Amino acid sequence: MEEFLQVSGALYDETRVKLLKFLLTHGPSCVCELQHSFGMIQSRLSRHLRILKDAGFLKSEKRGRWTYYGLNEELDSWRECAIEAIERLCIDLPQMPRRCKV
Amino acid sequence: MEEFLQVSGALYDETRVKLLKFLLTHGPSCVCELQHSFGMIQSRLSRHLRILKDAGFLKSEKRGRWTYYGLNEELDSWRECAIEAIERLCIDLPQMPRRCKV
DNA sequence: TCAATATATCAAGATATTTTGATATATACT
DNA sequence: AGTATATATCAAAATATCTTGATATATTGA
Repeated sequence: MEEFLQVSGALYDETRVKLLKFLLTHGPSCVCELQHSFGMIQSRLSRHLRILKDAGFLKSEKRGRWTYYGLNEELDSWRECAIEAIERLCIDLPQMPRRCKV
Repeated sequence: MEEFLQVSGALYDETRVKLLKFLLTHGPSCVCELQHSFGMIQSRLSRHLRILKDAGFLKSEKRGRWTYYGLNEELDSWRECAIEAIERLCIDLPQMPRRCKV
């Protein structure tokens, strides 16, 4: 039950659904790319990414000073269905990710 | 997007997940049966049933002074997956529904 | 018609979640 | 070492949701 609610809760936020859609569309991105694309302050973004990761939707990889977040490939059927439903949503995504300062 | 969030939100509550599981297991029930089974005050129950109905999971039918709530048969794949995930959950359900006063 | 039961809805208080701003840590470049 | 960038986390304010108790409406039977 706890896990089910964690998954539902992760999906019950427009920002997080948009983040999933973005990562689904553009592939793994580092936090600062997302920050620029979404025009969102860093702490807010970081928090939402953690919630999505904790709920099993994302995995993260640290490379140098960047952390890349991308869709977790191994999703169970409930999470997989959610992702498919998000794929079907027609929503405006922010522009393509911009580069961070070197 | 709005609809997606409505579905996610409906699923993001332990009481509502238990209600879905109960109705899934025992079939359609009237509000006062659920009220007795769950030992929940009526206004609270009524509210959760409305949220589940508005999100498309339940349908209701009024018969005399009773309103019966039951699983909506026509679910899209996203809602259907959610129901299947709830079917898989191992949770303690309240006892069988009791009769209401005639 | 009156009383009792079933249900829905509202307002207010209790809880939970989100956002923001501040701070902390790590990496990389000079 | 010193500075700047990238990221995470915390506390407090802002916002949303849930619970409760009160009230309203409808149905049934005396």
